[in-house]
Amino acid sequence: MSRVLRPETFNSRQTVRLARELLGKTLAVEQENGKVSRVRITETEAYDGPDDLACHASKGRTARTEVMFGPAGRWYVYLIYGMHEMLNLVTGPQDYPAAILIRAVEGISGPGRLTKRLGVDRRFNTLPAVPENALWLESGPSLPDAHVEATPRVGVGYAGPDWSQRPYRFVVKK
DNA sequence: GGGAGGATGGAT
DNA sequence: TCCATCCTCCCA
Repeated sequence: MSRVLRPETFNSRQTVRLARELLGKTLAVEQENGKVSRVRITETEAYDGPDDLACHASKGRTARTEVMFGPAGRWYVYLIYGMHEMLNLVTGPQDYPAAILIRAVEGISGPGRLTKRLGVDRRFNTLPAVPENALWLESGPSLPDAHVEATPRVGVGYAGPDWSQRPYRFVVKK
């Protein structure tokens, strides 16, 4: 039986490390009918702080990014390209804006597809990741480095050569 | 109030 | 390579 990962698990300032460690953990969703779906996280990206030009919060504190400045372990869900909901977990201490984008889980490739398949949308935005909110995380095996690939993040070329090239994306090797 | 552009994905 | 589709944010 998996243990629930409490929100405070993610208040470390080392968001990049947390993104790496989230691989292999379980994302759990309770559907409307009470059934719980559990999927293994296979791809993540770190968005780390006010200096990270790919991080939404680097453009300042706004209504949308406010949640990233709050306590760790809350969901940041936003709409991109007018149609895809992106699921992120807020990390870091209070007032340090950072988050981890959950890009894929086992059997579902792509951040837009996974939210659609699991029924995750902006209703979850700002909610703490706990079972009472029907969307939470559970522990799983730690993956050895040999099973993990680090690459630059997807679709953030606008962030400039430094930030767009950093190996902040983590993928479980097949 | 207007307009540009986006942490995607599916079709062409 | 194109583009659907709409929210966010900046500018006026």
